[in-house]
This record gives sequence, C-alpha cells and structure tokens, in this order.
Amino acid sequence: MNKPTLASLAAELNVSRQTISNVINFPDRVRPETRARVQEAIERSGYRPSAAARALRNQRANALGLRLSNPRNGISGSIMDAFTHSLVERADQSGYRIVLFPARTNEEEVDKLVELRRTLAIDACILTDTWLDDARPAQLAEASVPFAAFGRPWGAKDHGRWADVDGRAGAAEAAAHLRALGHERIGYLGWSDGSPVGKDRRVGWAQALCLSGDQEAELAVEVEDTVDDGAAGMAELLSRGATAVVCASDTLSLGAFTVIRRRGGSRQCIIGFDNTPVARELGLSSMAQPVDEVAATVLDMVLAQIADPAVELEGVLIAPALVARQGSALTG
Amino acid sequence: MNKPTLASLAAELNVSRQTISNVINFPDRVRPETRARVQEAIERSGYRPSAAARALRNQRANALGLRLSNPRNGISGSIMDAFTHSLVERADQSGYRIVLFPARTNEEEVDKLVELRRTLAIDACILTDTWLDDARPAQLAEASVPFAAFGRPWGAKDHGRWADVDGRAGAAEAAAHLRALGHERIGYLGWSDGSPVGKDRRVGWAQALCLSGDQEAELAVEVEDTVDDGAAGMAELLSRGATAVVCASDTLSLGAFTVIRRRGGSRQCIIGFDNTPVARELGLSSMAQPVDEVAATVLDMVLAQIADPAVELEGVLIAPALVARQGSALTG
DNA sequence: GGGCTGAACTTGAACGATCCACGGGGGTTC
DNA sequence: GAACCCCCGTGGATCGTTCAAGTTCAGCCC
Repeated sequence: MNKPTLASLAAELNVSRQTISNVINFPDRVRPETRARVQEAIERSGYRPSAAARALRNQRANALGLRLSNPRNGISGSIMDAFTHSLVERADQSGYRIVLFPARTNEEEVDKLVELRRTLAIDACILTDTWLDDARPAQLAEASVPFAAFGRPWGAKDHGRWADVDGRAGAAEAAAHLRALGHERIGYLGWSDGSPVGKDRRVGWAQALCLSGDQEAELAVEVEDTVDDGAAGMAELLSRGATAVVCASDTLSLGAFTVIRRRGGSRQCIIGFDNTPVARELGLSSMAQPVDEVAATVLDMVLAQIADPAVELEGVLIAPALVARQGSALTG
Repeated sequence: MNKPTLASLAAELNVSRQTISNVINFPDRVRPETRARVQEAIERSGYRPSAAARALRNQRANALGLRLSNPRNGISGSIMDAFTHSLVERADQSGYRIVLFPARTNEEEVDKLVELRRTLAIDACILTDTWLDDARPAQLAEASVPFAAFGRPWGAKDHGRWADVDGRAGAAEAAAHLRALGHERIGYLGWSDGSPVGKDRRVGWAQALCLSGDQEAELAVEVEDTVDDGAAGMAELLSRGATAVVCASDTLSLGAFTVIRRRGGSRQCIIGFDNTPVARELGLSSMAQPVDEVAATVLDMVLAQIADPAVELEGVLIAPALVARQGSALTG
C-alpha cells in the first residue's frame, strides 16, 4: 500500500535502481526482455518517479512561473485568460507545469520570480503586459532567470525573447475591410492612456488609409477604455462625418455600438479588437488576437533557453485575424 | 557566485547546518546572538532554502493543484477568474503555490491530480464546477488526495469539503429588491440546461414571492445562456405581463436589457447574476458572488486536511450580495 | 590464450534540507 | 560533589532520483 520507489521496485524485481531509471529515461539502454519485465512491474504497481527528488537531483523543476495579472480592465480581460489556457495546455504537452503567483507591482513580480527560481520551484517564466521601458527583462536577465514575454520591449533595449500581436497590421486590415465595404470616412476610436499598443494600432489605421496628418487628427478620437467613453467618442466621430470606425478594444466598440444602434445604423460599420465573448454575443466584428500562436512561441523560447542558456533569440510579430460578423436576427 | 546552500553557509559561519535550519524554522531554539549572526549572513548571501530538497525531505510540496477550467460559457467566465485570483493570493499568504494543469474531462482531471499527488508535485487540490452526481470527490477520497470544492456535491453523498454560493438566497434577495421597488409581476429568466444551480436560483425567486405553482410556471422562462435567447425570453415575459425580471446570469440580463431598452424601459427592472464586467460597464444591477470568501473557505479546508488527513469538515453556504446600479447618463 | 571491446547491469555518491540521537557546558538539586 | 536536566549545538542518516565510475561477461582478433 506504500508508495513504490525505485529502490523498492528494484528489490522486488532483483534488478538495480539504475536499470529501472534507464527503462524510464533511456529505454534503449536496456535489453528488451528486461525492459518488458520492468515496464510490467511499473504498470502493475503504479510507480511514478518523484518530481521532488528529480528536481533536486536534476536541478530542474519542470515548471514555469506566471504572474496572475491583476483583474483586467473590464471586458478585455479575456485575452489573458485565453492566453493562459493555451500556455497551460502546450506546456503540459512538453511536460511542464505552470505555477501561478500573485504580485501587485512589477518589482514584486521580479522578486518573486527570482526567489522561485532560486528555490528551484520554477525553471523559467513568462511575462505579460509589457509596457514602455519595462525593467523586468533586464532584471531577470541580470538574475539569469530565463524568460519570454508576451509583448514587445517597447522602448527598452530589444532582448529578442518576445512574441507579440501585430496591432498595426490588425488595425490596417480592419480599416481596409471597412473601405472594401464602401466606407470613405473611417474613424479611429482609441485610448487616451498613451499606451504604445494604442499608438501602434492608430498608426496601422492611418497608414492603411493613407491619411494626411490633418485627416488623421480629424478622424481619430482617443478616450478612456470604458463603454460610456466609447459611446461619446463614437458620437463625436459621427458628427465629424465618419461612417465607420476601427476601435482599439471591444469595450469601445460596444460603446460605439450603443450609439450606432440608437441611430438605426448597421453594426457592420464597427470593428473592435480582441474578439471577446461580448463581441461574439452581440454579433460585432473584431480582430482576434492569435493568442495560441503567441503562447506556442513564448513557450518554445523559454524551453530553448532552458536547454541552452546562451541561445540567441529574435522577437516575433504575429498578425491578428479579422472575425467578421453580421449580427443576429433578434438583436440586429 | 554559486548558489549558497545550508552546508556552504554553515561552513562560512562556523556553525552547523542544523543551527541555520533552526534559525529559519524554529528561531527560538537558537541563542539570540547566534540567530542574529546567522540571519545577517542569510540576508547578505541571499540564501533561500531549496523547495525541491524540502519537498523531498518533508514529503510536502507546498503546492495545490487547480484545473484550468474550459473556456467558460461566454460572459460569465469571469467568476472563475476572480475566484482564481482570490485563491492564488490567499494561498500565497499561507506559503502555498497554485499549480495549473489542463484537463478535458473530469476523468482526466482526477487522473492528473492523483498523478501530481503521487509525484509529490501537489499536496491537495481545489475542485470547481461541481455537477449533478459528480464522481470526483469520491475518486479523490479513494486515492486519498485531500481536496475541497467550490460547489456543492449536488445529488452525491455529502463529503463536507465544499463551499458554495447560496444562489437560492441570492435570487430571493433580487426578487425582494424588485418588489420593494414596486413591481408586482416579477419574472424569472433562467437556463434550460437543467443545471442544479439554475433550479436552485429559480426556487429562491419563487419562494421569495410566495408564488403558487401556476404563477411560477407563468412567470418563469428558461432558455439557453446566450444574449439572443435572453432577449427572446424577456420579450416573452413582457408579453405575459411581467414588469421586472430576475436573471440567472448577466448574459441573459444583457439580452433582457436590449429588449427593455428598445421599448424605452428602465434598466432598474433587471437584476442579473455574477456581477460581471459587462454588467458594470452597462450599469446593470447584478448579484455579486462572494468568491473571495469561498476561496478563503476552501483554502482553509485543504490546509486543515493537509495538517490532519482525518479531519471532519462541513459544507458552507455563502450568500451573494446585491450590487444595485442605475445606469449612466450616456447609455441610460 | 591474452588482450581488447562493448553491451548490460550494478554500485557509490551526489542533490540540499530536516530528523534524530547524542555531546559538552553550565546550572540546580539533594 | 555526584546525579540530573536544560540549552545550544553537532554529525550522521534520510528522502528518491540520476550521474559517473565501476563490474561482469560474451565475443572477437591476432
């Protein structure tokens, strides 16, 4: 009834611990008939190698750290949720577990990561929500904690260990789609927080439409990321003659939608960002972030670093995909 | 530059490993001046005890397993998100980490939990999304994996290791609130999936209003948990003379809202469930689930079991709280 | 037949923290 | 002053796995 160990199994089978270890880790080092005998015993006894003992001996935890980010700004929180899902699933397939931990600030996050790494609780980590001049990559590199980030090193020195969504290309595609629908004055409804992500999306929209500086200033409105502000911004854009809009988030596109709807317009003139459940439920078009590809990429990056700490990597940009919707009979 | 260990620190300080270990784990066993000297050295060198070595020696991982539940049904996914947040934060304060893992089915979840437990990767686990005749509690008990569940053992034998939200009380409070606002025909917009959670909420609504069987049948409409179905259900309820509605979810209440709004009604006659970001953004009232208390309770329960595997526990019901909103100037 | 090779398996020694039995010094008690 | 206890601290053994260095033995060649 006690947990079987290498030693107890070995005694029972009259072979050495090492032979059993080899059957598990290097099967071809063992003669086929011995291997079969050992494997049978493993199955029968339900033996599982102790992760703790392995971690101690190999100096490797087979785990990755992930900060549980702060409750997200409203509706758009679900991107991180989806990203976490992909990451956990793919990590699992590579034999890695994800360890969650809380942190209120970036400093606390780095402290905890370094601590987790020292204590052999994780081998590497994944960063999210990178910001202008984010200090975390440099600090982690300093402490030689392998990492990869979902998000560019905006402004900071390029460390190459990141994957990000190409917001510029996404906004450009959205704008082009609206133009293909026949719209000639297409507005941009963005964030006033000065975030690099927001600026990037705005540039994509302006470039796709080949706008002059004056035109861009006229057709872009930047507000806080709330439904109310989105509605107010949309009203403003309509008054400036826009007939369609590219939004920096689904929160804003929801606000825009409330205005369009009241005036009897079609929801097809709005394209949001992130393809959240709300957009799906309301039949609003949105740019879907390729979180699965991003998760796969950052995972590959940390695994590569674990295998070879000196490996050189290069950042990767992945374009989002337009999910065009036409609403539903009832709520249309 | 190498990682300090107990042995290396001990050699440097001319004390034994045990003394340092005592300073960390049982400070009062060591003379104050020795303690101070050791603590200083710990700070200076940045020494951290190896979690792997500890786990091996103590047969305890200081970690809890949590299945990353499947992408949730639309808008309401955020409850689990909030619950996870609370859990991670509180576990951290007790020195426990949360290990995420994916599972497609309940069987796979149990298998992985038993495996994680065997390999000493976790000490216990948290279950969520309990369902009618859920087999997981019995299976985990069988494998002697300590656990606690967010959700009652609907239908199954009461194992006592759970905390849940009292949906019945919540729906009753919502109904009473609407009546206090002067409504006399208050409908219920619920799920057609036959879920025990949904039935429970419906019972709360009916009891609070002292409805007869006929009245209940007339004023309750059950549909799928989508915005469109919610809108259709609300239209039906209005045609039956209802002037207000208690909804089983914010998804449904959003659907109901689209109908009420089109007819120029006030959003105050709608109360949803889960207090999701969408409800907040749109100024809709909703019953907020006390996820923080639930997380605290289940955490206490697993810690108690880790300390004493034979401990007897009793399930806990916690009432949700009404968050009354009145909309905003713009979207009102 | 001596020596070499390689396959198949065994053995001892880590990894780093904690438990346990014990030792030496100092004080108390009879 | 001898027996006893308490406090502080020591060193060995232990948790379960894997690495590195053996050992054994069959097969082969000159």
